[in-house]
Amino acid sequence: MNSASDDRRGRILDASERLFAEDGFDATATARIAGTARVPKGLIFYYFPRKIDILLTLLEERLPRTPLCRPEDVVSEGDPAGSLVRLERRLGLDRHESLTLREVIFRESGTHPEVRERLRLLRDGLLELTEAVLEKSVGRALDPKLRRQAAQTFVAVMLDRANARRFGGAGPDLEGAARIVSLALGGTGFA
Amino acid sequence: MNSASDDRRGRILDASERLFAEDGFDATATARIAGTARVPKGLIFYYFPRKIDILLTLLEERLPRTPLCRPEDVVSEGDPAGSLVRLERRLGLDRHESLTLREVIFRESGTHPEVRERLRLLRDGLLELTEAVLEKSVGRALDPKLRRQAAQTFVAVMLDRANARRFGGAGPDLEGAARIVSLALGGTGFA
Amino acid sequence: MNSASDDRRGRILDASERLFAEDGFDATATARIAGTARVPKGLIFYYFPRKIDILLTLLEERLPRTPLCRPEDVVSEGDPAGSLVRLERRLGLDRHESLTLREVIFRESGTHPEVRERLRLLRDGLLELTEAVLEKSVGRALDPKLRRQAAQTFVAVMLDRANARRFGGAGPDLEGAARIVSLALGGTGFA
Amino acid sequence: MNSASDDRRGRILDASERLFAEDGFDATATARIAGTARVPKGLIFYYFPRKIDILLTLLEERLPRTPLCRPEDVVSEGDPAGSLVRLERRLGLDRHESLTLREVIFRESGTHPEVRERLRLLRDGLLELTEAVLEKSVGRALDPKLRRQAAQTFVAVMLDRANARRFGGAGPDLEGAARIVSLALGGTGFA
DNA sequence: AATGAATGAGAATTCATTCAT
DNA sequence: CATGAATGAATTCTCATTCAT
Repeated sequence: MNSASDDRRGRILDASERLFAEDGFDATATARIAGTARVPKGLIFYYFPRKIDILLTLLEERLPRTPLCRPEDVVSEGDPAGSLVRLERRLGLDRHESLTLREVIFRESGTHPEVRERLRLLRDGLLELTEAVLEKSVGRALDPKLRRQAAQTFVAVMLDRANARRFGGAGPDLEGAARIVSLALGGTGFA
Repeated sequence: MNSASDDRRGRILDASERLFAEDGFDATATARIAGTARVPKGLIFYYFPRKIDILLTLLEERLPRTPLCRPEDVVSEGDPAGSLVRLERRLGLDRHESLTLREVIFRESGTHPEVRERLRLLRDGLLELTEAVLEKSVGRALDPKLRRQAAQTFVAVMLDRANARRFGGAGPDLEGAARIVSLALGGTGFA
Repeated sequence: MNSASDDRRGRILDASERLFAEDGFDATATARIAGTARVPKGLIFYYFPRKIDILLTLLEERLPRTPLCRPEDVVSEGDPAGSLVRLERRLGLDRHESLTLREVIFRESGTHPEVRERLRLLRDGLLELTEAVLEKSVGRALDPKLRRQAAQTFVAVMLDRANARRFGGAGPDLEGAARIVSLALGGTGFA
Repeated sequence: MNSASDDRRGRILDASERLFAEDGFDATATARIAGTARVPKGLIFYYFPRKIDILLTLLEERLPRTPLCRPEDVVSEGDPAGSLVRLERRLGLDRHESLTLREVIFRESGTHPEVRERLRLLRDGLLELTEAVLEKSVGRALDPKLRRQAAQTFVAVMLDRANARRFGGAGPDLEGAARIVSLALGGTGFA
């Protein structure tokens, strides 16, 4: 592994990730990325011909395509509410990069189609994962339609929380939403 | 009121609202606003000394501070699920401007603190309204904590939907979420 | 007439014309045009949104669309050779700008389609003019096909001369070509 | 002769020749030459320290210094017009490289003095060759001055044609010019 | 001898904002 | 009040050339 070049390319991605999340893609000048990464301006365009390629590379290389965790990592049978909360914790807290990248995705998806597509994939992955967690944690077969509705509701809450946190806002209460979903499936809130 | 100048000031705001929603605040050049509003470029800065003032004025003058609708407009007693669905319909569809401005708010709140504050106010207003709708439509006193959790969940779904629609994505199923919330409160889904 | 602004727009065109002719379109930086014209860089793009628009404007406004001279200005009946020589003199020497612009046209027509089209028009105009000069100076009706071939030959010589002069080269002898064409039409060279 | 390295050096020249002719010298990035030639970028500058050296090498090694064809290859006695047409055909069509390089010469001669000199040599060579073809095909001694004027005229037509073809333009009619020149020398057009 | 990562001096272009009239 | 010409700092991106290995 060429540590020198990897180092520099990696530093560019690190700096971009942080600056994009802090200030947004458009508001981050490539010169500032170069400064933050301590590389010459030209090197940015050696690795990433267009500025947008930095963003796309971040999404490609640093946003896990596979589910961020497996259902069995968070499921506790008979406790859907607790399982959902653990799911969100696992998704959001373990991986700093997924948080900041999600930030970027939210912000830029209106502008760049490729980013938009990525957000759709993220949502779909979360939905599938949440459905699995619900099925396993409830401990009995759920009506597929109800299960999907419950999962969509919780995914919306998770995404809205991510969105809200960007602004320093409180966002919805996670435990509360988990309780609501759990109750809707006939559960009793937290086990 | 000088109708001629008001007309032009209004046209600037109209054009800005549309362009900000379509392309984002940063990506909208003041020259383009002037062109769209059919006013000379200099006039923009006569009315709005800085570009950001256009946005702030939009939020100040065009985003309703009072709840967008009253609970009694949508509540059907004994049918919380239906009431919630009607609430969302009323909020989103009746007022085109609130939709596009909400769009702007979402996009710019990461960048501009004043806008961020506005989003918090919007969320709070929605939360309060939703709580009232739940209370009235369920037809009996709810545990305040549960009521708040249910309202937060549904508000998250509404905001996530607004967010998702920006990208052409499907977003969560509204009826499904209403059903989930309703079930959690001991209801039976739609009446 | 706003002399201040006309002055500056005109100065930009003056400087561009000279620099394009001297160094070529691509090799002339807009900053250098600005410096030569003593206007700020930004003003260039106020008047000409894209660099190529400067060139197109030059062709549009400064290259005469109408024939550069009328046949009767140069024709001496019974002396086709002398008439052709006078034609070339009139076309090339009277107007400095047509010379430098022709220079630009030659150089850029390989790269820019709009310029290419302009060159075609120039050639067509020259051809028509030369045919008229031949017809009138010979003093009798010419076979149309022969007349056209003679005109094409002489136009080629004129254009090749313009081309050759760019490089400091001698280019073809004008009087010689006029004599050849004259002889071909049954004349006797110079009257 | 190291065939491996010659191969790569040759591929660089091949690629450059094609790209220079297509897009011009300035518009051809060395990286693109390397890509087209399938050699590493650094190798270009190993063989040709400066970019201009590629062009100069092309002119040095690939543009035939000796006349491109011998008079006897195209002369048909008593048919100067036909001989001239065959001359142009032979010059232009037989050797693809001479065509593309001539293209390059035309385009770059305004900018690079060394290239300019080359064009002068080309013109001189063509002139001499054309004079010889005229002398031999007419079948009798020509007045040297007239012969030179006729040759200059036809060379101008050939070069103007090459120039015009670059732009997709028609350029002068070759047969017509050959006929004009032939008639001027007392011939009867095509035999 | 061969290479590809690295560099930095510009290139065109954008645009909020100012200001003389 | 109103305007559009004017401004210049900032932006993305290009590319010939260098050089350590």
